Amino acid sequence: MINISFPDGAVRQYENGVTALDIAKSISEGLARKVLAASVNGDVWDATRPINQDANLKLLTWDDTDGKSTFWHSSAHLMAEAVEQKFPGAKFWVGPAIDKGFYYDIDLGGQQMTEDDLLDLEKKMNELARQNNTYIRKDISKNDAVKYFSEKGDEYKLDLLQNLQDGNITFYTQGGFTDLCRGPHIPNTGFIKAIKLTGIAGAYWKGDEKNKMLTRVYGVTFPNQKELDEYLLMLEEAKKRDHRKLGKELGIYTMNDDIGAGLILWMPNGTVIIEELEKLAKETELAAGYKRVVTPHIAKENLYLTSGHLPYYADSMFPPMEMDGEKYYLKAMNCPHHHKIYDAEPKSYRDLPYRLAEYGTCYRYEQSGELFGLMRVRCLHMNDAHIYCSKEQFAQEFKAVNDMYLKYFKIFGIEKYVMRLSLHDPEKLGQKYINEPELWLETEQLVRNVLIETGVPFVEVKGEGAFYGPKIDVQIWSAIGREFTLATNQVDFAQPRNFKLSFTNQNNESEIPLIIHRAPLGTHERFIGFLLEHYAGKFPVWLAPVQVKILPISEKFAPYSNELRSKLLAAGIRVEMDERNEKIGKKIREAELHRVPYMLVIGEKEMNEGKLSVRRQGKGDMGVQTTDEFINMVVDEIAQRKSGE
RNA sequence: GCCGUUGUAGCUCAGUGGUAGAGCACUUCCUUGGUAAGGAAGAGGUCGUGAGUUCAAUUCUCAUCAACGGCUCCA
Repeated sequence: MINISFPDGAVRQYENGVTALDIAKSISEGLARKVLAASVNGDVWDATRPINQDANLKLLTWDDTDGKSTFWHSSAHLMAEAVEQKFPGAKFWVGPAIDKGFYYDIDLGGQQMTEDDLLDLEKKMNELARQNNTYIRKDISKNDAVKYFSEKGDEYKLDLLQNLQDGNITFYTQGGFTDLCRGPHIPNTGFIKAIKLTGIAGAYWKGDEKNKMLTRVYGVTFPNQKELDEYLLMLEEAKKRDHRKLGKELGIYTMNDDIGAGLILWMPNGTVIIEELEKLAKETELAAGYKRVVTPHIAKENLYLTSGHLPYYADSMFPPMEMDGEKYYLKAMNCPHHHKIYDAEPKSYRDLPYRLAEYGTCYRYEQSGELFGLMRVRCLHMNDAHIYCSKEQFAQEFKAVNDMYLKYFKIFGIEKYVMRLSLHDPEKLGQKYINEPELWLETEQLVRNVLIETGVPFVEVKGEGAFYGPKIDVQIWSAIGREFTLATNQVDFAQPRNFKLSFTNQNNESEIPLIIHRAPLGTHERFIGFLLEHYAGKFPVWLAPVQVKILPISEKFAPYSNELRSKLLAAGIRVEMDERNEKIGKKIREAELHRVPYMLVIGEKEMNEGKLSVRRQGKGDMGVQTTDEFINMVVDEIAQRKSGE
């Protein structure tokens, strides 16, 4: 007999070799029908795998993350079985569970799979699932495994086997499909009730663009149809919040083939938002001791040789223009220009921290396949600033920048983000990162300390640093789930040396400053793209392109409405009037769809009483106010940058 | 850049080897209407661009550009 301990602390005795599924059955049949896998002493196991010693056991169901990923991983095997039937000779690389679903990377050996095949594959998967085939685990020696895949001619699994230890290798078989796999898997395919293959894409083998491109099929499955339907509905809803859709509907921005890919044309409504953001940034930076500068969009080659951009990031820059035998580049970053401003006059320790801010325009040659609405573009406007400070001042300055982030996030109600400490990858020193191993470690520790002091939760990720130093990135997710860096706060120990920047310290010695690059509001492009999705187009009043729309019931009230408009304009409110010969219901509908925060319905009653009827977007009729009451309310809401909720 | 899909009116989309349609938007007229679509008429497209096949191409082929879903990349 062995002792099984449950999460609630209970300990029960079972026969040696009992399975998690047996245990579930001993508790209740209902539970047994839900068990997908089990956590045994912290490892996730098949629910059907015998337990031969005392163990802490947690039964895993659909409600557990590990239960879900087991379910999805097993679904990937089911899909592979269907693919193998439809595309004989297909070879399989890896098929993991992902955040929402699973994929499998497949070499179809010259056969072509199109989106039309997905329905077919789904049908096959459903048939196979209904056969209730069990997932059978089998230990196998490395020799036998190699033999099996050699005969199959599957170089991908052979490649995987190379890195596996003999005695540690398992095969899983369900129905007619056998795969090299460490598991675990759900008991049988019958658990998979609802299947949707969501996409087909190319994916480089081992993620390396020099390798062959495999076919990746994405899918998601559920234990019942209802959850699949809900998931699909959620995707539909997310698409409605997509900034590309809202940006068009609300007249925020447009793009044009004659201008170029990734080059944004900001329309009047979008420009209003830009200007409000800049106003906020300028106020905030002025108060925090920043000085504003303006620099050109281009510079000569030598500048970027000095900065290190050309050696490390030439691929991401537009190719140079030749003028009078000189090469000029569009700037990909503002920093080198700012360094030259720093260096234009000698600096003493009394000048530090020296903070230069600019909403700088940068051009980056992003690969065509990477462009994405406002989130990834080739011309961007950065909320940029560079802080030149001494080593002693660094921690305080870096923390002040972090505090500025948090202040902004509060204004915008940004709560769903992850702070990421982005470090260098020692293996890529000299290629992707400047070759200063000790400086890297030293500054990374400085940044880590600041984060710990601030008390903001963060994750550390190797290989995400800038080429000149470590950084803190704020990661957010777009409506359709893609991850982006919204804001960034970086340390730079390379460029001060490259540019021979210096200041005279208290001892009359020349010292090299540290530089902090920071962009708490990221770029206009990405930030406004984010805000569109964050607010689902319903901007708070201070950001709304049109803050108030006057809706006269009929033409008879145009003169009074015009008077009103003048008063609101004089109060600095962005107001428009819908003078069309339409019914009030239609005017309201359109103002609602354009997410205008306040609608003023003006008719006989309002004109006679000298008042106005207020309607709040999304909330409906708010009743009658005097003009002064309304103006004061709106002006106050704007001044305080209220979130509107 | 790579794999795949798509490109028809301002928007959303239908359609065809014999030079195109719907709804909404737009314009005009009627209506002057009280909190999410009043009615009628009209205007609007060389079917992304270029080349090829054909008597004939928006439709078939190729190239190119762009967008979309991924991969790679992301200072």
